[in-house]
Amino acid sequence: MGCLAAKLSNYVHLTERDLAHLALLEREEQTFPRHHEIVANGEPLKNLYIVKEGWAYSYVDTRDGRRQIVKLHMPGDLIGFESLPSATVACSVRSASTVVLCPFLPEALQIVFSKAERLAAILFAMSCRDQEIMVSRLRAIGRMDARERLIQMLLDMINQIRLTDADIQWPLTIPLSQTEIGDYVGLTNVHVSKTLIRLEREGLIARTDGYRLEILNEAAMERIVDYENYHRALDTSWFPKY
Amino acid sequence: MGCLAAKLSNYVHLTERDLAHLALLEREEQTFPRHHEIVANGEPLKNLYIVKEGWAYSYVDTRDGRRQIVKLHMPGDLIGFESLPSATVACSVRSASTVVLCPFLPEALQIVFSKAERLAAILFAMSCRDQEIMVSRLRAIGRMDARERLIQMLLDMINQIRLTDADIQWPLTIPLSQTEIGDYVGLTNVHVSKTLIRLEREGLIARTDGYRLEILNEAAMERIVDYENYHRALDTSWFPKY
DNA sequence: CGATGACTTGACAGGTATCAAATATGGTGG
DNA sequence: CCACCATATTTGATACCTGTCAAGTCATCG
Repeated sequence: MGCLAAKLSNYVHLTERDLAHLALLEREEQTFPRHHEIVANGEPLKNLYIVKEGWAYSYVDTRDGRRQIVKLHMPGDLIGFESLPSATVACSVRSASTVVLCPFLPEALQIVFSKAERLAAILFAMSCRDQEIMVSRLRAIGRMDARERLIQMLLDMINQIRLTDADIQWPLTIPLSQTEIGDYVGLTNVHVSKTLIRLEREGLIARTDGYRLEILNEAAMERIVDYENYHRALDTSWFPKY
Repeated sequence: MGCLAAKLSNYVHLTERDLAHLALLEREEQTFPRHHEIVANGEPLKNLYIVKEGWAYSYVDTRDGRRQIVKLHMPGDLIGFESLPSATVACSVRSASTVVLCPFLPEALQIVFSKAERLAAILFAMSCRDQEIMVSRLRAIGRMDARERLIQMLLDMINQIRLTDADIQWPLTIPLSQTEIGDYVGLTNVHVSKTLIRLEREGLIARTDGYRLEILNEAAMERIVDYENYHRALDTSWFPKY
């Protein structure tokens, strides 16, 4: 079973026919080294991707060199939907660690939508969930201070990890520099450093040798930002039946 | 033809059968007065809506009373997709002016996805475009200062209007208070006031009697924020054919 | 072991929030 | 149609948060 099929079968049962259709669409998986520019903003959209292993992220730049990271991509995540409406890459994609991606063609969607309605419904639902997550990010960046933004980010990150890795081994190694964390939450690397130290002093998190991190008081952190976890199963009640 | 059918037929040709399916799903249109709470965050998702007339917006609150407006809704816009994955309302909806909304049931999607693939593809594409727009909002709120954020918002607003009203009559009446504008771009009403005055002094905009506004130098404003207009036609090349 | 990049620390500047008061606007009832 | 009230906007003083800059520390890697 290919990557895409494996991902979608988490949500609904796939028939033989579904699988056959999907098999036609997937292309050879690709491995990229750490900090590699996988897709660049503005070029024509050639591939969509599913993450098989490792972390990547989508980001956009401003003309004067500032950068905003939009989404983190972890195993099972789909990359590039926001580029479909204009057929042009809307977000650049970069690997945070070594990543393995499975590319598939946008034309794949034509077959999915005409031949495999349940799969189409899943894709739609996933796109809607991405919106839901972006709403909570907008709330964080627009209306929270540095400490709250970082707490929100950490909670989101571990819940995104839990989607494929139900019980996390602490401490966790996070393949993001503080500059990248800052680009994600809209802060400078300097302020990220100071704020993480503050969270550590508050006893909310602990850090060991560089990148390894542990969430010490998840419940308290959830209370501080009034956290809602959107990284969970999809409601499938409105999906078409076979 | 109902609201939903009219909206979707802007993108692809609808067959008789498509129209018949859609007709079953739509419910009686509803009118709401200005500043009316149409849907409240957290309740079970009962209806999705299409805007027929007027403006509304979706927003979320933080526990301590701060508010973030997520999207503006204008005629033709769909409301509530981000609530589908959890079957719970993710964003509250409030009218900015008197609005007329056409509600339809989430279960409508079941029929759309199983019987009308092209319509499903449009909905998916629209959801992806919403993501694209949210990306640019994230960029604005995360990485731009007050002046740039307001410029970006004004440009987005007029391009969203142009979707249904190709040549705008200046000056334009905008049914949003400065507090609401601030909630949209992540600033206080006070700072919005000061920044709008600054834009006026710079000759980028003009304001007359209260809410009426005119964009004086759109090209310059686009250059300042490196603007990209995502409020335009959808790429339909990957849509299923009949 | 030196070089490189990431993180930390501190001083300072600048932008935005907060608070309060004054002014303008729009709606309502008499 | 006017007077009044509630609401929105403007203005100014001040405080706070975050950015900027620069230097220093630390870890990693060749």
